[in-house]
Amino acid sequence: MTIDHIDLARIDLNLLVALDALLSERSVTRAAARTGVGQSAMSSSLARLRALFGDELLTRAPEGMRPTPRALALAEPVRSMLRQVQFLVRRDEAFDPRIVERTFTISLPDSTEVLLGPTLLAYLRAEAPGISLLLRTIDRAHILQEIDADRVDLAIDLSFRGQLHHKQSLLYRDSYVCLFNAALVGLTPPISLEDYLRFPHVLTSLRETAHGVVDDALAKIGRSRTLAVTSPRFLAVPFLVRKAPVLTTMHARLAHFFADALGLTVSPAPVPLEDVAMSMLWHASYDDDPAHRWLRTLLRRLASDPASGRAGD
DNA sequence: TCAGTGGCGCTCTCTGGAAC
DNA sequence: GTTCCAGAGAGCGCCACTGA
Repeated sequence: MTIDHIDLARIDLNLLVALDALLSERSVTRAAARTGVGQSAMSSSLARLRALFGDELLTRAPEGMRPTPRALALAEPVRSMLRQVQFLVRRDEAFDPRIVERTFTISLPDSTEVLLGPTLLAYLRAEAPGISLLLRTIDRAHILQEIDADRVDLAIDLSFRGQLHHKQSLLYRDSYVCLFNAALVGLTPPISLEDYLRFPHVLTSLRETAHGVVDDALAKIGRSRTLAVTSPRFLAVPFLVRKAPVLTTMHARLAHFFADALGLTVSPAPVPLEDVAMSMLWHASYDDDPAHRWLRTLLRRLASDPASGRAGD
């Protein structure tokens, strides 16, 4: 596609900055404050945007300024374009984690926080002291919204169904194992399927249903298990297992971590289960941001070899 | 309360001429 | 051909105000 320079020169690209602020704030006054101009200037920008796009873009409504379908359709392309412009002009600013001061917001489950957090923190304190982390656990239903709104830099979860402008990559793959207190259940690894089903289980589920991958696998062979507790928090599970004659099935890395810390026993799961794949998801336009590239590479390296931690593309 | 409008002033850009 | 300068005009932002 060729660029019509004469036509583009007629367009004040600052108007797109104003449009982005208006769509983010849904208020002329707040959009003006956000971009550092007066309310009337923002109102004037909105009027020019309306003329430019031939659409009202935002209309007054009881709850504030309501975007039109045309404005909603413009929101993501405009945001993406502004990000690219920003990254383009910053391209020469080399990202040096040793001196930069920045906070990365990452959404991740508590299990990944336990596995990667200590090594990541130790690495940052030693190699990138100006970088801090804001770790959040976001409801899966809202992760894409949070990424698109720039409220998180990166999301980590089991699997994502993003949109075209989202990118993802595998962080690590892990198998499932069984974890229990040998002194309470009287079992030694490897345990049989009959032993596995003889005791009630603790299920970790981020969904609201008391049904997991183990239940699916058992159903395929015509068996089922008894659930004693279903919890959305991985961190609570080993403490439940330590105090009661119950079993739980979790990621191998996590199980070995808890077994070492709390004196529990790990056994291969006597149920055929597919490996778990933990992925990272981010906004496609982050591709050009050296800081985000650095963070992704660091996380991949820490996940593949927790003893290392040397990052860089 | 907040979006929109009018008047005004300032800044920026364009244009033409002069100098090199 | 390029650079510099000055004048003119356009456009933008601010203040004050209106109206929903």
